[in-house]
Amino acid sequence: MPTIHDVAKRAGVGSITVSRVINNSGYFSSDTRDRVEKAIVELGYVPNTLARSLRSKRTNTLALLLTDITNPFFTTLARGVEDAASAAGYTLIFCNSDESAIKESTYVTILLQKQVDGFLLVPAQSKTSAIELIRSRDVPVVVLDRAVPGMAVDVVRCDSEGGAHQLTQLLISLGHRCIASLSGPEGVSTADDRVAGYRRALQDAGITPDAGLILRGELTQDGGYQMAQQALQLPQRPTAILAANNFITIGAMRALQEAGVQVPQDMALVGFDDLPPAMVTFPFFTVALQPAYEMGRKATEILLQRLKSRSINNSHKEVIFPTQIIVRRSSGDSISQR
Amino acid sequence: MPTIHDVAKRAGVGSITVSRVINNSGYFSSDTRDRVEKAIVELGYVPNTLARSLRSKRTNTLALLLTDITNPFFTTLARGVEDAASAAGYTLIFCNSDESAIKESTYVTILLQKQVDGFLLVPAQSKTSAIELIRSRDVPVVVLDRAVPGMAVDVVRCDSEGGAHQLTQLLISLGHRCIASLSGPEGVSTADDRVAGYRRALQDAGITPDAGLILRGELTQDGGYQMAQQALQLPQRPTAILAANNFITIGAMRALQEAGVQVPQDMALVGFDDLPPAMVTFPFFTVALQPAYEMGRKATEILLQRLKSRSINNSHKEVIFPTQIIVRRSSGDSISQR
DNA sequence: TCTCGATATGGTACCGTTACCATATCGTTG
DNA sequence: CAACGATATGGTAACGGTACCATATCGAGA
Repeated sequence: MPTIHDVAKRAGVGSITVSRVINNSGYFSSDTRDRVEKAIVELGYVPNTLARSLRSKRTNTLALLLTDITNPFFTTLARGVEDAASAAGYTLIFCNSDESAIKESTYVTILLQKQVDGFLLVPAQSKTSAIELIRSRDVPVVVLDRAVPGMAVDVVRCDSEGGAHQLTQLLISLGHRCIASLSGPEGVSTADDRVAGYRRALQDAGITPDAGLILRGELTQDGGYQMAQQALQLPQRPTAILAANNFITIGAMRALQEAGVQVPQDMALVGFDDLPPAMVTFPFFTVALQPAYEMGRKATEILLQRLKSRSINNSHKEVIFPTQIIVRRSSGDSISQR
Repeated sequence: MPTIHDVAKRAGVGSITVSRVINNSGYFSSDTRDRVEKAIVELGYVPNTLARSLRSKRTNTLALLLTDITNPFFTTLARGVEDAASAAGYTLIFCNSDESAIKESTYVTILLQKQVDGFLLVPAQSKTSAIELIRSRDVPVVVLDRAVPGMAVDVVRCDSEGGAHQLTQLLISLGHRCIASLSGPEGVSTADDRVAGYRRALQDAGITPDAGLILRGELTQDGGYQMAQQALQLPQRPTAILAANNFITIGAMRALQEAGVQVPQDMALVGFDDLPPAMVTFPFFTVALQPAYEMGRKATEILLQRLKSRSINNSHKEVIFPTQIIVRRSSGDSISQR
């Protein structure tokens, strides 16, 4: 493996000059550039990033830590991050915490050891310990998708409360009065906010929210399946379901199909986030869409901004995107006609 | 950011001793260990991987270069790689070449700069230039999923020819005589092999393969959609379709649905690889299943073996897994009854 | 008692690159 | 013509670890 010194020797210049040519920094003559570039090609020289980063204290690498890498919402978000990062010359490392705070801390430690320049983090269980760990090493971090109450940190997320409010309002306007809310774990801000928006919409309409209609579980297909089964066994069966994410929607759909409950005739079903095009040949679900790609881009821009100005300590941004309600078939028609 | 020297000073030992404790190598007393570990915790010390790797010339990192990270076949394969790699204490870096030889070379260069210890590679377009680039730097590489003819390299792949042969045989046994083959780009070994298996099955049955029934396109949903539309416009419309991968199957399905062609009543449809559980609530497609997870594991084991023995030059393995035919509804019943 | 291997620890140099500082030439400007 | 900034290049010392070698003690076996 040739080093920069081998290149320098072959080109008849100092190592530092080779470094300048490679990084296109400082001064060098065009004649020198040619000789250096020739030597690089002849030797098949590839710079050693490790040494470069060790010396310059910059790895040009960002870390993206997600809670569920199989969920298309997060992969779309990841594409937004990736595009913004690579456009700025940064490499991205993905990791999947699987909604486990322990895995999350483990990854944060590994990534700190790798000296990543910055973090984009969807906090597992909305815990703050990982963020504090990162902060203690003065590494910039932007939190994605979820709020972290009482912490001065940049956050890019969506208006979950508002989205749930609108979806619930829609169901109410269609005549539904008994609506189940299938949400994620308590403590996860998106799950909490979606329940809150649901509650507010009911209260606005003068309906007292029945605690039994509010179910909490995992943000997975299995979670949705189980919660929907529970909902079907309630003394008063709901006429509509609000699912807190796409996987819960799918799981609920499966449970309903197995129980012979038709959507939307027997049960309206609305949720958050689409499934990717490859999985949905025929769009069916009424959803509150979150601009995942844009969220990823925006968060990365903020992080890169922090990196450039090295201003970690001062004021922090919270960017909240609105959700977009897409009405499709699964919400059904007005049930007052029944 | 405290360094190993800060830890050493605080613990009252030499840096080298701290290194020994951290890596649990060489000799040190239990008393020393305690003092060092205490100092590490007090300072919040995190070792710098860059410096470690620069000196030791090992990064404990493997690279996995795929052609389509959105395809569940490859993500399942990636999980197999990830599990095997992390069990052996290696970190994994994923990259997506998007079936572009240029992106592939770009990533290989970046990954070489990052000094990865080894490569797992699905060659884009089955090109060999990237493999040669890796080889020229004496970095071990295992090729996945696709054959690279005339190159002495470890390969882990599936018996595509055999799988296609069996699927075609199945269709023939159901009475089909006019079968379309929708495959991937020419030059991609899996796509070529699947056409070859299809051809052989027809010849075995005494059917002369009609060149017009053999369509080639992208290994994507769009590719499948377009090829299926072409197939429907052939002078003699086929009664069955063999799709070369899962995305082609989905795309073809969409084209058939739009054209009002019922599967399996009007058209049998079989393919390769499942969609992931989250997308397939009701399994429908008859497929040749490739053991993606096992393939990833096996390839990683071979790579780790090479890393341990540092024997790159000598004999190379080619591991070929069989496909498993899963008969479901999309292949339909025997059409001789019609 | 002497030797030797196991145990325990440290010093020094080096991995490959770049930050920082130094040096030198040359054209321009007052 | 002196002074100065732009251009061009190099030397040296890090960055934070570990490889390699050296040293020292101690108990066991010859």
